[in-house]
Amino acid sequence: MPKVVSPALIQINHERPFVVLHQNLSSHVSCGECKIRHRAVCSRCDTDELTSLEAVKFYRSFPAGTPVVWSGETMDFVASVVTGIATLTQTMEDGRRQMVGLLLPSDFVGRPGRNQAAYDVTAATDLVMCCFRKKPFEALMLRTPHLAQRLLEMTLDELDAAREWMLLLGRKTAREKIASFLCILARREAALQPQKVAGPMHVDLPLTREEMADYLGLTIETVSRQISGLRRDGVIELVGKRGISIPDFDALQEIAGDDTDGDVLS
Amino acid sequence: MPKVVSPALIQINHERPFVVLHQNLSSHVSCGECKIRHRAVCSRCDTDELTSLEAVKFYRSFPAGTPVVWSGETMDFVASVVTGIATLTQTMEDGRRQMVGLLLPSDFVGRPGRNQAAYDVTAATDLVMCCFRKKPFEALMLRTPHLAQRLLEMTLDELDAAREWMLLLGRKTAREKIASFLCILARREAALQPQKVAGPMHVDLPLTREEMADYLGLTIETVSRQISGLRRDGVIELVGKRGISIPDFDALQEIAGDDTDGDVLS
DNA sequence: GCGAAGACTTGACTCAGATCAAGGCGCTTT
DNA sequence: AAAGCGCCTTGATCTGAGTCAAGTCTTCGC
Repeated sequence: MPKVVSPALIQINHERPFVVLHQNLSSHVSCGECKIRHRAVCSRCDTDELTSLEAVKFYRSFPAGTPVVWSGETMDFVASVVTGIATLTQTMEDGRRQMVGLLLPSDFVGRPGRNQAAYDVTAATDLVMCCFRKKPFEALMLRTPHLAQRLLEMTLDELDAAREWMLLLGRKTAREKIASFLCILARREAALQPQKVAGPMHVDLPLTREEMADYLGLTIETVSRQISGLRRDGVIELVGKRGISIPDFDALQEIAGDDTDGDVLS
Repeated sequence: MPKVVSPALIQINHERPFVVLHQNLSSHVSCGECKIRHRAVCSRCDTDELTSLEAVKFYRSFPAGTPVVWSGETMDFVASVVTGIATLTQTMEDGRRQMVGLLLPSDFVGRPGRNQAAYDVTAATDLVMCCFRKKPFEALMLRTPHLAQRLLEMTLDELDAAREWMLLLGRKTAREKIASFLCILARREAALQPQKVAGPMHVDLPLTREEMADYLGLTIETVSRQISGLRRDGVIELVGKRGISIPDFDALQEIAGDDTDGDVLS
């Protein structure tokens, strides 16, 4: 269930996706204090460059479940996810859907030099994005190698992630898919609180079963059954519907079938 | 459980890549006359920048079937494919394989800022690559925005292709997968000889059935059966083992299940 | 010319995951 | 309190693609 939504977010317009502009936020949050400052596209920028960015930036919030853009729609901004999670999905005419990206805080949305969105972008949780008007952002990219360099790095990382995902989609069993997904979430959780090394790990699923199914190339029933299966085998424990605790991470990783050849570091 | 490859096949990993250096070629082919000049990483470079690149470049040839690098190996160069086709594949411990990239002339291999290869790179056909020593190339990237810009653009294209492929791997049927693959090859073929618009198209399969299977997330038997099925239904005709002609491209595209909403241009 | 090996095809059978169907649980609404 | 709705689970059945097992056709070395 969506967490408490601030009153500003609740107003609804029936025609357009309900988008609320946060002019206030935009003037309040300076890039220097931004929580994603050191990981986002802007991470390499110096103070001058930030100032230029700040001139073309604005914030937008989307309640959980809301569309950000539809595939094919013109998109006059690019953006960084500040808080929350967004999904990229592709849909076939007959309705089959495949998620092709999961955007976490600091991840980048949109492609400089392209006017139409290539995928459906949806807020999986309540979402705040730091948007840059597209035209000026593109101009800035040309003048600011730091921006382009960082974007290249992030894009290469995404490409690696996409290729990892191709292995999962093409060759892994349903059980391995679920285990892989949980491993990824757990690793991310662990990265945020690095002091904790041993003991059971805990993960909060940010996606519904249906979204997980779309991500993993499965049906919702199979996702449900495999999660039940892992629980029955003692590999995971359910904490409510959306919480999962992992007593033995190595066991889970083993099931995921990941090449673990000493990638302890990195 | 998924099929396991015999130890004998995995053993091959221990041999060294069979690499032939073409010092002669390297001095003969000047960037100005290079056939991939206008599409590769270097396409935006001016004459001065080309000269710097030329100083750190060398050619390598690989016969069909030869490894270029193994995943995890240190890789002290990055490269563009000049002629031929290379594949990027990931392999699980038990031998399951998934192709994650198909590199055609002008495509780029290797990641600046990374020392180990992330995937197995293999020459699918006889292959010539234009290699750049990694260290100096990286240095050049910092000084030469044109290089970084083009690489970003190419990486974004690859990311799009990877995401398209995720839809295929996660949601398409075997028949759709084969049809999609043929469509992609046919479109590429068509792009090379743009004058020809109507009439049956012809495609030469650059991959073995096994490589196609690895690409499509199928088994070799299923690939074979689906190709036979398409032939039986008159959608394609076989010309020898590796040649395919397509009397009605739209019909094939229909079977591929691609969203065709007027992407005639683009 | 002949055997062997590699690439491909085809058939019979199996099974993992999809599909169809029926609930359960925790809410919000009335 | 009841009814309705999302979201999730579980069971029964079906099926598309995998697996196993023969083949054929070509090429290549001797």
